[in-house]
Amino acid sequence: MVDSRKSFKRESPDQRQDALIEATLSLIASGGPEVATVRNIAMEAGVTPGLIRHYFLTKEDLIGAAYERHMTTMRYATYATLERDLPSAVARLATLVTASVTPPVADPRALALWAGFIQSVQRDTAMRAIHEKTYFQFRDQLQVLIGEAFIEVGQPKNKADLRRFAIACNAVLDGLWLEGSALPNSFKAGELSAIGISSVGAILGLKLEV
Amino acid sequence: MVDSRKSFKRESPDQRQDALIEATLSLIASGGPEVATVRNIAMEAGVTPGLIRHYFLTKEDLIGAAYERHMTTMRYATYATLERDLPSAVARLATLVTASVTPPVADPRALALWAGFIQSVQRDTAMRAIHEKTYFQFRDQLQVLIGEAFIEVGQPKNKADLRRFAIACNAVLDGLWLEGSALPNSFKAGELSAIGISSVGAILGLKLEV
DNA sequence: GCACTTATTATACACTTGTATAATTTCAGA
DNA sequence: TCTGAAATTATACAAGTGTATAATAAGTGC
Repeated sequence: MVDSRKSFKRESPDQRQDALIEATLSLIASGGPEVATVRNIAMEAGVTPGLIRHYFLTKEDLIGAAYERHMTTMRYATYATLERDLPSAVARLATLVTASVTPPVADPRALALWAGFIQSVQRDTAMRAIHEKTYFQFRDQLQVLIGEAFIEVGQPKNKADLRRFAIACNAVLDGLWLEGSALPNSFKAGELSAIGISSVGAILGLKLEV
Repeated sequence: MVDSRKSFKRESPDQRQDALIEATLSLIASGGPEVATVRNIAMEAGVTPGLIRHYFLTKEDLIGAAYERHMTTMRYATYATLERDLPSAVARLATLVTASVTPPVADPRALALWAGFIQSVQRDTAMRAIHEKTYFQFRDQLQVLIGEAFIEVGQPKNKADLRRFAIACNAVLDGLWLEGSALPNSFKAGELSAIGISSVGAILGLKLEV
């Protein structure tokens, strides 16, 4: 038999790392963490298993990198809707609420990914650090937005109040995101969005509806 | 060597099944799903691995049974605080909020368990059915309580309104539960409880604070 | 006290896991 | 065109996985 090695193309470290991370996310999303084996990830990325250890010291490292990537992507997707400058902070807040509870942010795949990762947050220190970092990034961004909205309507708040508001509104968004992602067919179109807007509005004492 | 078999005591099927489920939950809570192997579960339950297949057709079946048990326990733990009859529905609502965001309901172990299971909800039909069932049970109970509170203050609401309120309040509780469970050290004592009560109060337009 | 059911243990198996190491191939620079 | 570094493949390994099957012990009813 002709023993022919697999022919391959040298890629830049960045591209390869990227491909491995994407392959990991794809597998966890569709089959859960237990499907994301070293061999499956390599196959998904069109590469042989050994290469993973060349780019990541351990499999855990790859998983961590994938987690951070996912959370960053989520945050981006949520706040991307604010890019096009909206007339007011209040309007931006409403847009943010809608973005949080509708696709692509609220999505079974995103939830599956998130759940796949969150379970390792408890025991893995590195994963917990990533979790804290991304969670606070998100909440702080929300807090800034809330602060701007209050200033806009001439009711500036102190930092302690803003913290409480941000925690509360973040909880609403998290909860609705969760429910919309887990049971996407149990809510009418726009229902979660409307509930989110009126709830956040009630909590802040602001009128968010147009 | 004396080849001595392990001596054992015959237990009733119910007790054994129960022990296996509890062992499974205990392992998943402390070490995540990947630690809940057939052999570890058996050891935790003080039994040999083969016995698992005698009570559960497959390991997946055991996991599913454990999930249902966990969710039921959570719901019980949440509503147990309402047993001792409180003066008013409004007071019961406030108690429920506090119970949802404090131990033992809000707890890293509970979150780890929940996350471990939620990921299988996407692809496993049986798991999704269990999830939907427990979710709606919880939300319906909340909806009843909210309805009673409105009647109490002389502002009865129709069913559509109550549905929206229940979804919103449930989201607040879910979100705060999530955050309190994932990052238990990031909030001051009673902080989440206070935020939950004022948020739910704001959403419903009711004063829940004593 | 004996037979019978079945709960329980013991053993075996085929397969998958993550990782370590050595052999190769690619590609850039001289 | 040749050389050297490193990207990539190939192979090996020890440990762990779920499951199937046979042997044994425990308790129940007679």
